[in-house]
Amino acid sequence: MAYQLQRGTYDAWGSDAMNLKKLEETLSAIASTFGYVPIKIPTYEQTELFTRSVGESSDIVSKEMFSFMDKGGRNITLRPEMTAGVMRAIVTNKLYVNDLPLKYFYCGNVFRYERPQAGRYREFSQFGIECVGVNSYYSDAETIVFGYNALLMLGFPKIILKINTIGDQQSRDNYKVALKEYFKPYLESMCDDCKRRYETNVLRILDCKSPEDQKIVANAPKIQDYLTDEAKEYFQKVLDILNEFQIEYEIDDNLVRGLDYYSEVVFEYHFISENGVNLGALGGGGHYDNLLKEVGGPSLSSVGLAFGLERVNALLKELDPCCYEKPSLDVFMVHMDEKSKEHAFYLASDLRSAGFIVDMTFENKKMGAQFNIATRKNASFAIIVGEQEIANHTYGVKNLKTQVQENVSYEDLVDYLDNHLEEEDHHHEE
RNA sequence: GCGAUUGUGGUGAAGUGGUUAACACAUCUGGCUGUGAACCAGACACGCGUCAGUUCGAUUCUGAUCAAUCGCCCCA
Repeated sequence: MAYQLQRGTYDAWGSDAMNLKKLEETLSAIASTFGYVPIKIPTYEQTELFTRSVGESSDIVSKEMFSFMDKGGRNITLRPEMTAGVMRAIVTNKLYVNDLPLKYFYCGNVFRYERPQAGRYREFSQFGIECVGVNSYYSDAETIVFGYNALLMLGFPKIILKINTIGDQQSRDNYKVALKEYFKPYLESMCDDCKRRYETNVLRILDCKSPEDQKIVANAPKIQDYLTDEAKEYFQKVLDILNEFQIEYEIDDNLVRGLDYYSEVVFEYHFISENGVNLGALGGGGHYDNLLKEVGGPSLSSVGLAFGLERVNALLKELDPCCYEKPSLDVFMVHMDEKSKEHAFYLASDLRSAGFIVDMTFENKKMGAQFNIATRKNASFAIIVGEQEIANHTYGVKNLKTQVQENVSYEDLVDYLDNHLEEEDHHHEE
């Protein structure tokens, strides 16, 4: 009886795992250049943190959380996103007493109980940044630029940047009043969810799936008509900076994002491959004013974004399968008998100490079979160890790509490999 | 949450209400006991997603369930 892979989860190994890891490293390095430092937070928090911050009425909280009671009777939820946890950590550790803004980057797995499809998992990885404690359109623009450039640096030829503003508090209060007024006469005929949303968060009625309600929604007032002058100007300033960087964007009125804590500027990055593969948003984020206060800290404006690593990885793989890293070895040891196996074992150890990636088989296989393994493991060199080699302290070193084999003495081995591996790297770069 | 399609080995896949579930690739073994090819001879599904039903008998029929893929929605 085999255990099943749980729905919406995946295993990754070898090449895929390598590239996922490399993605994290690259993004971390880029974030560092903006002055971001790492933060590590728990995988689970008390449920209320998410219901309060992400919002009762959001899709994530209302139907996508992995929540459970622990043995101590605590109501626990596996993080559906990272921002709330970061805010909690800032409050818990009173990090806001430090110089503002706080700039943290994180990478970790998050959980959402959704129906899986291409590029959508129930457990997936997010890399993100949060810049907390600054209310400046420069900060918003910097965050957007970071995300945009990071994707280009990773190898995307171009990125579709969707951007919108949902206004400041004042704008949204005005808008909500207008919406309530608009929906009031229709409310009787609308679905039960919407009746509830009318009270909890009118904005969510705009997302209603019921076809009848959508007809009503179609003519509802738009946020754009209720923006304060300040909100409009703020948004325009951000757009000006993007223009300055010659970053293309499209303003998308429907982009509101599914988390309740956003205000002002929100954005998403998309990419559609040549083959038409569209995994949805590669990442997204926005500005948020009330979140830190909401979880018990001071009132500080912030901005953040997150990428979905699996989606980024999948598209990069499709873009350029050649550049996609594969596991490889510098050297594979080939031996002939018990004696040479032992010799190869210790020689491998010496070479590893010198920094080479070395592997071998401990099974008694014919040389041909060992060469096959070497090729499969993507080894650059095979070092042949046999009776003669042991006697002469000289090994047959075969370049598996050029087929050239030379005899190299034990003393020269490290230099020989160094030189020739370097050469290969140059070839790769060219 | 809604709709559609699919489910046979490590992989790609054919097939049938009833003795050994084609074929190909990969892998392993031997022919070749110091060099990856080719060739030849072998091996490789305790079994056709899972559970139940129909049947003398089911991988093949029916139902349920699970899962995957695609579209919608949402997003990462």
